[in-house]
Amino acid sequence: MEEIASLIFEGCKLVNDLEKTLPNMTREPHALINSCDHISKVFADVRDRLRMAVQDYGHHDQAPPAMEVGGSSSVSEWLRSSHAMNMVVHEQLAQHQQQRFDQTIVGQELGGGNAEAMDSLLQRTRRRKHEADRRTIRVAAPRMGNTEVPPEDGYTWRKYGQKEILGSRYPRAYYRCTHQKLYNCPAKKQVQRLDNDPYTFEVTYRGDHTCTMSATAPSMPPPPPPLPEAMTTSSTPTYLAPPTSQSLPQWLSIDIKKSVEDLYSITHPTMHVQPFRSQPNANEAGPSSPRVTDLADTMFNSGSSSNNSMELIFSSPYEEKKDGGENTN
DNA sequence: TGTATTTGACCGAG
DNA sequence: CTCGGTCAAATACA
Repeated sequence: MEEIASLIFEGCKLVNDLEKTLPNMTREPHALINSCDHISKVFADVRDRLRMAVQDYGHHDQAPPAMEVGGSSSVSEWLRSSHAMNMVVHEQLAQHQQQRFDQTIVGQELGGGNAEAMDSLLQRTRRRKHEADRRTIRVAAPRMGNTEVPPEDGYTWRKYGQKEILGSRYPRAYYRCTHQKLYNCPAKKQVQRLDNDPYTFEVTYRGDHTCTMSATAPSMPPPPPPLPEAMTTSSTPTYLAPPTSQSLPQWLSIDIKKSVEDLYSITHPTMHVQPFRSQPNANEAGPSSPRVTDLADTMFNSGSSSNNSMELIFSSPYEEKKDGGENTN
């Protein structure tokens, strides 16, 4: 297990290095390719070792019932149990993005220059109460087929409104949990395409699903969606960086020490890990959390589906960008 | 016929 | 007064 942990650290370090040298490497595509190859090999190695470890664990006497031994969902379950990891992600990204927001993001959104508009936008973002319980993530829209559908996140939602938002090209859609009445579930989400990247949805979650607290609740998330759409995951009370390559390191710079500690629990059945859905503190394991696990699924399952998963993660939203023709009503 | 979506009207925080 | 968020009637769909 120590080997896996150190491999993960190594991979993250490589990514960090790449992140730092990326501006210079654009002139050296071959070095970039080599670097990417190296990183993907390291993580592929991690994946293989992890699978073996999980299989070993599956042969122990007391596998958790929900754990699918040897399958991709094992890793998923493990990561979902890594409550601490989600908390770390939330904390770090919230800080990171909050810093960025006031300084740069608004200017970029407005194309820069318009100080008045910037002020008014800032005012508006400060406006509403209960901003603290909002969690914003960005997910990639499907690039083939129906790109209009909002990203699947494992919950069932009912649309109850759509609104044109000042300064945004695309309308914002409002959803609430399908089981709002049945389970008095207060969970809501807002979905909006990014102005400068129609292939990316910004999804803001508000409230927590109470309908998942019961084992019989109908909105227990189905298995992960067929197309991994995770791009970035974050928690922020206000806004996120535009989908430039700069947003990538936000999740790469995760402090994984705690999650590596959790990793040991796989081989230590006495340290029984809680399925993340049953965490009593639903605030921290909110609906944005599954994105972390989906991202990890994507990374760790890259072997079986050729090379597309790293590609999905690293692909620039501006690639093969074409006018989606999204009408704004 | 039941359920989901659309959309104009309304509410209320700021 | 503005504008984001929600309501609810009308409409679409299975």
